[in-house]
Amino acid sequence: MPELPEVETIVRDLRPHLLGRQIRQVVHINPQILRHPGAAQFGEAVPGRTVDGVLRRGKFIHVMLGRPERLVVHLGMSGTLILQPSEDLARPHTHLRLLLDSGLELRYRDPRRFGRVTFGPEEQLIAVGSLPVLGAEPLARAFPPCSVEAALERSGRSVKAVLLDQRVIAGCGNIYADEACFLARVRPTRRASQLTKVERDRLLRALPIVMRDAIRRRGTSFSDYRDGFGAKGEAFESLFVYGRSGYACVRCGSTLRRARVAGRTTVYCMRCQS
DNA sequence: CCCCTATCCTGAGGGC
DNA sequence: TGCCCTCAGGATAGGG
Repeated sequence: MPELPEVETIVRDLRPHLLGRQIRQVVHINPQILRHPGAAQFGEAVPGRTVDGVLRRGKFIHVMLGRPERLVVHLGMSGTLILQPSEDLARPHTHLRLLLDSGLELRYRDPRRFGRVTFGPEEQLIAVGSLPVLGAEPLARAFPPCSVEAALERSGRSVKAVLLDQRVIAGCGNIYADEACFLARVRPTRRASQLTKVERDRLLRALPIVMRDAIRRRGTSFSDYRDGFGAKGEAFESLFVYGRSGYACVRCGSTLRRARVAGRTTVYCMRCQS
């Protein structure tokens, strides 16, 4: 599933091809994936707009379309946002097709339809609940801010649950939560408030490390994820624990265990992660 | 506040 | 070969 590193890879791929480009036509839009309030205006407001920014916030992709409106995409589980020549046949489950003046089409495809697209000024989207208020950015220079440390100190939830909470940390999903816990040698089932300061620091230092490493490898593709051009990422082979239940721990060799934590499949090493 | 579960949804993979 | 079943999970809503 696309998490921060995958979404960041897509944004970096798309940005140079979208900046300064004009959207000529909304070729196709599936209303089911378009969240209000942007749904009604979308088809009329978007053609003729020029892209003047492409950015990531958590797992959301913001395509700025002249102030104040923007197109915001969340890829959910199986979403892809890909640039293709307009003459290429669109694959099934393509829910949005935007024709650019470069002759390329920006295509949003999502077989499982867990993803969403919305359109409007950011404040308005937040006000109506189409965009959630997100927590700290793991790639920011100032990470981790006091707010994240405080959230961990305060919370009686599991470490895993706090890492997955987008209101605390934006962009962390199941893969990188497990990877960060492994690197920090913290068991994901631990109560967040019971971590020592040393463990907490190690965990919060580990998160940007595993994420930057995954970005370097252009993201983790184990099923649906593709970059901005439709290619797979290479990070899956380098993961410590995710998807490796039953295999040997890369650090100590003991068999990695699988458990259900905070409603998610969680893989960790019994020996390394105390 | 916190947890769990159901919901949305399709494709992959195992069993037979 | 092919069918059926299960499972995967990000976000959210609702119940305990």
